[in-house]
Amino acid sequence: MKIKVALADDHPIVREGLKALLENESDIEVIGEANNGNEAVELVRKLSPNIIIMDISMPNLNGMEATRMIDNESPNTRVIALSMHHDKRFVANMLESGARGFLLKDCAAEELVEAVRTVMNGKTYLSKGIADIVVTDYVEYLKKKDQSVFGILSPREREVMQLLVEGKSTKDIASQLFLSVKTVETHRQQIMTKLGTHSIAELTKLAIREGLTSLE
Amino acid sequence: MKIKVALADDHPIVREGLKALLENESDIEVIGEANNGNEAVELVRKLSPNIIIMDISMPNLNGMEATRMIDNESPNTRVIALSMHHDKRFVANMLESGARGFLLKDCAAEELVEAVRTVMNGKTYLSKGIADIVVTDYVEYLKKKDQSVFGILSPREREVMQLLVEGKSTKDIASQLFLSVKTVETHRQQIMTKLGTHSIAELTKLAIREGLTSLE
DNA sequence: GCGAAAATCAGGTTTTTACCGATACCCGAA
DNA sequence: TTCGGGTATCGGTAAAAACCTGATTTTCGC
Repeated sequence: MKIKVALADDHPIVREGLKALLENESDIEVIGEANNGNEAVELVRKLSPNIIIMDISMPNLNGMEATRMIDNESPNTRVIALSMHHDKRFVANMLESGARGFLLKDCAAEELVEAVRTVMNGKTYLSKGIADIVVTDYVEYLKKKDQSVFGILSPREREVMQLLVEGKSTKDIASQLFLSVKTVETHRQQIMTKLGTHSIAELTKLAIREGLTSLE
Repeated sequence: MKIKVALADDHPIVREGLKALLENESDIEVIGEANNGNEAVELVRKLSPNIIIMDISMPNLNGMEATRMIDNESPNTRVIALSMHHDKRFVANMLESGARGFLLKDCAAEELVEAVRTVMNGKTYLSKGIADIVVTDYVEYLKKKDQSVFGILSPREREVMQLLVEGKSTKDIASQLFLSVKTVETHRQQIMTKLGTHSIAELTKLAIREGLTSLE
């Protein structure tokens, strides 16, 4: 029985690369790919992979939220986070969201396979250089986590913020989330208040700093 | 005689993925890898590959500069640009720098191989969706010789844009520049039109990419 | 000097935002 | 169990901003 792996990354070529690397291994098969967080959640529901490798920053629904959802509703699928940055906030958030592994895109490719097998065995895999961060900083970080956007904002607010900083209008967001424009406005005001920002420009920069969105 | 290919990308795992994909092909071999622009130039000097696949954004020396240097000093090596963005400015810059191909990371993986063979044969390869941009926009674009926002926008527009992406409101900007709100509005519309953006969030990201503003 | 682009602003309309309030839900503490 | 707080949802209204059109003056290259 091969290990069933799914991939979630918004860059097809990255996915293909990962797929190529994984399928060199006789005990691993890639059974599905997702382009964004929403697709990832969908994919897991349908295919129940053993492992999903999840990029942190994706459009639509980011990796952290997707991980949270998957961890809640699909206990048989384990998430390995894939990140460009070794920023401790990412590590903390992904682990808190339920990720069982954390890989840096910087890392050697063999680590990928090792991570899949380790997590499959029920253990946690951390990329080289990540372990340090966790042991030294994680506990302390959790205490202050409420200073971070991710702690301050509610899930719904994070969702709205994600779309806001992707350039969507209030109306767009409302229809995408099946909400009234008013509700989205309220969320936005709440977000602005909580984060102390007063413009979309500031909000966007903050989101970029926090890794919530990319520069596209 | 195999096609000798070198890879330049600052993410080892991306390189490994590309390598895996390329080495599936019997007529292609990957003879070297570089982590940044400087290494890429060095690598080309030493190994004289037929093709180098070059990520646009790399630390140390970016892909455009590296391409320019390689194109100047190593006529036997041809550059294929690899970009996450299909922004026409990137395309224009890379082609002007001497790239013979332009690949989107978004694109299908087979395109990679196709691009290598095409460029090896002395032709130019453009990723799907890039060709359109080039034929429709490039000529007109070159006339304006505006390689960046700094060229496209008038001085006053740049000034307004700067303040916009710093989070200032239209009214703030008007009073700071001793202008009517109406004037500022006009400038902003002009900016949006010229840059093809439709939201402050997009504008902000663009400004960050162009170095017009910092993340604070 | 001519013409094009830049810079400035107005009027009128439509859209969006800000600010206020309201309801309902859930959850944890008293 | 009640109560409060946070969350999520939406409405009304007045103000602000955006949008469209058009117009004037200045500037500047050819």
